[in-house]
Amino acid sequence: MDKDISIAVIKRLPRYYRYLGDLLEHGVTRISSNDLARRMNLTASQIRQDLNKFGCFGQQGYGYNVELLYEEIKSILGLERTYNLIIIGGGNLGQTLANYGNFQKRGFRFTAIFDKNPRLIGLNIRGLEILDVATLDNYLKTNSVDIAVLALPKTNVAEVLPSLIENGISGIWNFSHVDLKTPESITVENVHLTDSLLTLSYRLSQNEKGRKANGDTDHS
Amino acid sequence: MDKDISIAVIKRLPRYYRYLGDLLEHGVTRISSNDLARRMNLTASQIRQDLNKFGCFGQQGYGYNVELLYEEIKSILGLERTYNLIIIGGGNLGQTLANYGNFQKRGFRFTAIFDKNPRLIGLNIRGLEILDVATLDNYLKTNSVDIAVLALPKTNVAEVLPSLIENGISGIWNFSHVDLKTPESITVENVHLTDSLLTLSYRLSQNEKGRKANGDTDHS
DNA sequence: AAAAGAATGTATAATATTGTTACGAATAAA
DNA sequence: TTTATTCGTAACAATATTATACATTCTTTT
Repeated sequence: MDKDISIAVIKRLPRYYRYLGDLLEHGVTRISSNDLARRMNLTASQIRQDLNKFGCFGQQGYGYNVELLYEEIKSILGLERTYNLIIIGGGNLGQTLANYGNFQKRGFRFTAIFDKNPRLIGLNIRGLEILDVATLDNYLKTNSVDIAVLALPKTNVAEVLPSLIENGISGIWNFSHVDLKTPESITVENVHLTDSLLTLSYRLSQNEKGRKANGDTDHS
Repeated sequence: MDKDISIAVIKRLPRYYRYLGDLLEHGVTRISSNDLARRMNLTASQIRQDLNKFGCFGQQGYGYNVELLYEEIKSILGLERTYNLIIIGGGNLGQTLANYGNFQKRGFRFTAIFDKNPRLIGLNIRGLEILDVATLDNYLKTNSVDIAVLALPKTNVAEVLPSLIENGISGIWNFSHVDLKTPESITVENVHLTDSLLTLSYRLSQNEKGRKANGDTDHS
């Protein structure tokens, strides 16, 4: 049984994966936790602890074999299989995601796009025709879909969510600005762009305040 | 001097803001921490503690005035001013962001888009002409820009980052799949879509494993 | 083949964060 | 005026995260 891994560790995994991929591309074959820590701006011990949660991938006196570690993390991340994704919402965002090659490269295959806007239905995006969302339920019943990407206005989410739940979708990549109520069996990953932007503006205004305070008063 | 607020609290702020906005739209004028907690799936005491970090916005025996609290959080998030943003990278993602009305509505004004691709330069996106990135430096020197949105391939980031730093940009909303090296004075907010998707696939494959384990062996 | 050096794995300690409980004080409502 | 409500806040408990330290194991060198 896997000990439960904390979210913080999980969130670092893609970053490890990215750095190892870069190293691999540059022909680096081995790396120590120390060296990697310096590059990633982490501590060596944290890296060792993180990786050790999943297994003993290194070797004392040697370090980590870059390719091996890369493959291990790939496996941990569940990237040794492919996933079928559908995009719900054929607007700008949905089209952008469908067009983005990097996802496909890693095994995430977009198999359909849905919208309810007659002006979008029929449009061809990277070889994918935008389908009428009215056919979504039927599509789910007759095709194997792993992940649904919600790229539609929040007001329309309620129209499609029941169908996704009933048809046993595994994961939802949610770009809509709502909190989804889903059964536990469904894994939801939220990307709330607005929240991200507000976080940025919060931090900006904090900096602003800090600078002002420093300018106004002289704490010496 | 502000006590330093933990990231977890900050990340919850936009969510409070969203819920309060919804309440406001529905004509709710007052709300208790208890009620809000039920809606947001938090505990009442956590809400009270979170909000109390920024001030005493509630009233004993009454609860919180929705509009007042909404305005307070708006102010905390730094949304009482407007921000000028430029988008660097006029591809799909850049165009999508420029087209997304919700940002503008909250005071984030896109003032320019840059790209180096001659086929994109000159294109008109929502009234914004895509400009040659060669003119970026000059643009920064002659216009007031608060936030740069990086929506370009990671291999091209190095070409524009120095100019942004030199010209004293305040914030970067980074959609490029790299870790930026910037001076402390610049606030960086990362949106790594690939990382988000990999996190999802990790969790999916964990579920998968769990289900298999439950099916294969009978721990009774 | 042995000794020295390097670097992991992991236990333990320290810190930070998050959540809970509790209750006085202020307010609203009856 | 009395009772019920609900916040603000302190104190505590539980988690989670990060840092420290070192024995162990492997590599490298001589």
